[in-house]
Amino acid sequence: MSIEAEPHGNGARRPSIYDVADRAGVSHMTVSRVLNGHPNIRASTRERVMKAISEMSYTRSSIARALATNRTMRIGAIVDNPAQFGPNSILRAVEAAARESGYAVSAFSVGDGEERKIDAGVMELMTQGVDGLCVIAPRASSLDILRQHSTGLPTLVVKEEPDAQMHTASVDQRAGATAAVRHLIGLGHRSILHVAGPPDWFDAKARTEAWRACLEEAGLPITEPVIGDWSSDAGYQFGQTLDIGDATAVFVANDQMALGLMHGFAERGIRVPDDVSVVGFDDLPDARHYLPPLTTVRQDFVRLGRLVIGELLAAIDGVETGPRELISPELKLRSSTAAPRA
Amino acid sequence: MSIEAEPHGNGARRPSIYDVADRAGVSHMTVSRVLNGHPNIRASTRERVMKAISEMSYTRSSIARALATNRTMRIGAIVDNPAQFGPNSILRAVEAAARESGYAVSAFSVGDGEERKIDAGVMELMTQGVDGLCVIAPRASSLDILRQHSTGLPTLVVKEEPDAQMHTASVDQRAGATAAVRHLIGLGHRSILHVAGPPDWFDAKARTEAWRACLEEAGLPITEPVIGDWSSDAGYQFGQTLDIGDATAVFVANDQMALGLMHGFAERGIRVPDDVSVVGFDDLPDARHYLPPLTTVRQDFVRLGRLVIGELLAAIDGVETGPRELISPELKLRSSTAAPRA
DNA sequence: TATTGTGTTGTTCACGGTCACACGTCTGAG
DNA sequence: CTCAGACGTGTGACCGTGAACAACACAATA
Repeated sequence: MSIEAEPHGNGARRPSIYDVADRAGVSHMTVSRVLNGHPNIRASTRERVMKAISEMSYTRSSIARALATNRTMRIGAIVDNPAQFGPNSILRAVEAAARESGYAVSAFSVGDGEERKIDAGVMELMTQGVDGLCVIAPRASSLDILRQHSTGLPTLVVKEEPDAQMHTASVDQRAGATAAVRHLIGLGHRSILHVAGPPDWFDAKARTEAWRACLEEAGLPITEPVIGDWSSDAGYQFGQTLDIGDATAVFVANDQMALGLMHGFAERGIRVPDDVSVVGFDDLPDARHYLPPLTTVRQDFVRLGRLVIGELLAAIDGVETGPRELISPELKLRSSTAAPRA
Repeated sequence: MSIEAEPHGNGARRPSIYDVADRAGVSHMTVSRVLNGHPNIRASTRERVMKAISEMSYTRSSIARALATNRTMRIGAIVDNPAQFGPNSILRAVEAAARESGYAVSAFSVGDGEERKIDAGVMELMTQGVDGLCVIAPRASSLDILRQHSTGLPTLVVKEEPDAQMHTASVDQRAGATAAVRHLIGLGHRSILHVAGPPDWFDAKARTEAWRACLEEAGLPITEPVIGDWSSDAGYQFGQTLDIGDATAVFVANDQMALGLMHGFAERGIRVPDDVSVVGFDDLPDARHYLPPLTTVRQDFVRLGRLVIGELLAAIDGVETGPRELISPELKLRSSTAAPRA
């Protein structure tokens, strides 16, 4: 079953530029020029061609176009863990921004612990002939694998620190984590634990480092963070077992782990925020309805997507861009944080 | 910046099949035959060609291939609301299943209230020359727009009911909703409310109808369901305002709304499951850590993805498939449901 | 009037594969 | 010994587009 074509019958293939040319009584080149908005076309000719195009509901083949121009107008995205909110949101934003610029996106998903598949991803995207490569939410190990490849393609990685070999763009993770921890300090907390993401992930590392820096700056004690895998399951386990000591607050590397943590706390009778304040990171759409609603850090993925595409297309076209820009996240205050009890 | 190529220098373009042929001292056709696993090639020749291929790290251009064969090995996916867990999960599964079969996926995202963009999506995917079309998580209105188009492409829609014009595949929504409601009835609940999804969505409609049918079958009273937009915000609002009456249970059309509902209930002092039992739908990875952990219906998206691709590729190749198969969901029992108080 | 542009259109070829067909070599059967 | 058929390989056309160049008409200029 398929939605049947009316304009150009059934078994008939899509009309080509030559079919349009015949119908309009011109050469295929004239049609091509009309399609590409070439200036020197007589108005009457252009009109005839346009008429033929719409009558035959012709669309030009981006395949043939890509072959002729050596440009596919497609960028490849390698996405780590696209089931997660962050990576998925970035991918969507990148896709939207790319479309605005006339580019399509081919996504290649890599699951947890499948770093090796990055090889396959790069190969496939190259075979597809993408014009550029965008790597979303990577870990150091993924990037190492990527570096071993020689693609010759303009490549952008979504990470905070500049890189010698590739372009980068990112939300300012450190600023976000700093805002979160300073908020806790400002409330009067003096012992602030940290549930970290896998240190192999750039974002996790940045958040952890910022947490540490804030505590140092404030002269507060630093306890070794526990390390989770971003999942609410991991957070739950910590919530059940974590030795709180005299701590009155926890900065968690993402919302999902914060949710699990609060679940574990609840089972132990630890109340949030009465006994312990909790801050997350990501601002999942659901975070405001957790019990209690979660204080967290929101990232503007739409802007990030635009930034990524802007940089990448500039690289593809060999254009210089302005100074590097990091996108500022925003702290969302909700009721999972409060001043510690006296 | 880009990852630099070592094998074939810098400004040099990718090697073509002719370059490989020269290096191996054969004609381009022989190389093509080796690539395609043609049987009648002398072993020694094949080896020479393979050597040349790996030395030049040649990959064949799927662009040129598509032009010559009139097959892109790419299927287009139009995804409604890909930020949501369900649609996103299906897309990922479809992508993975497609890759297993040698196909790539081009996704076109349509946001909430952007049904009109489906036009643009179909056009773009057709221009890209996809071999088939897959529509994920659609609403009736989206489908109407789609029907007006005449693509001539094999098309599959992820929805439960068979369709005259298009192929379909789906999880058995009715079975899932039925399992959920029967579970509540089995616990002894006699008045079961329903928070529905937008009735324009096929899945929402099916869940609502199954809920109604179960109640009718059991001879229980049916209250008009309230209708949300899938978001936890909507659920929250219902939780704050919903007139419970003598109801002791709520069947919610998805987990996010269930989360919001429980949040609203909590603010009103309505306890789950003591005062009211709540069942969701989707089994988000986080649902087991909601407070209380949510009883919900899990869908096997990986299997769905395989089914979708299996059907779609069969349609592309003009092959008949076996009888229609719906994927059975699974009820996950957690602590948001309990017997009503006596 | 001859010349030089300038605007408009057409012709040819390249892009990197696949397909249909032709051709030579070798083997085995009549 | 000859000829058919299988095997292995090469030649040329074609897919739909764009780039480079040619060609032609007509206006402006020397």
